[in-house]
Amino acid sequence: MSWTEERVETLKKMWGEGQSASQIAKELGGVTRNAVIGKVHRLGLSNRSGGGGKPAAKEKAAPKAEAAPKAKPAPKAKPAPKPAAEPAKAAETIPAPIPARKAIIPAGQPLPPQPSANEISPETLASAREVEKSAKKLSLMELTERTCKWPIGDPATEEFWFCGLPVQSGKPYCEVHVSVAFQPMSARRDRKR
DNA sequence: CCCTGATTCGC
DNA sequence: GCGAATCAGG
Repeated sequence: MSWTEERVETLKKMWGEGQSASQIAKELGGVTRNAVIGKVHRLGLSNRSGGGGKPAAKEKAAPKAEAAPKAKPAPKAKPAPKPAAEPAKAAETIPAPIPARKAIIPAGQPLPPQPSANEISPETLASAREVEKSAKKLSLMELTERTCKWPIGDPATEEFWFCGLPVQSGKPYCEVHVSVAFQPMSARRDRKR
């Protein structure tokens, strides 16, 4: 498989939407997530708005066997400091070298950690409402395997759509809605009592 | 162990 | 340019 215009376009689109590399690879077919990531880097769109969760700041110190006694002038340089990018909160202080494409901001990523034995806390509900507010409002036909299928609104009215944000891991919902949907029994009991 | 992206380097 | 292997982390 080669990177045709169409495939690259799909890659850009999905990456811009916050889809993971593996999801994109699966969609495209014939490529691995590594290929996707490699292509993403070569295209120069290594980071996206909202951040896929992992800020790119990794320093490696020759992990492999460096047998060749070659004097390398160390062309590697990544001086750009990368503080956590807050999509909708703090003002941007960095120069933001990405002027062109600016699609949507996937809201569900920069959420506070979710305790495993979480009860249905106000924070969770607040997060859920936040997500609903920035939901992509997909119709039934627009749902895919990687869009959150959390229903919002009343099916009997026009005020009905699906969350549509990227699902996190094979689950039917996005991260926030997963946390709302799957409540540990113990937590619910504790909450109820 | 599942997943995520980042980087390196032989091709 | 490509992407598998690897790294680093959640």
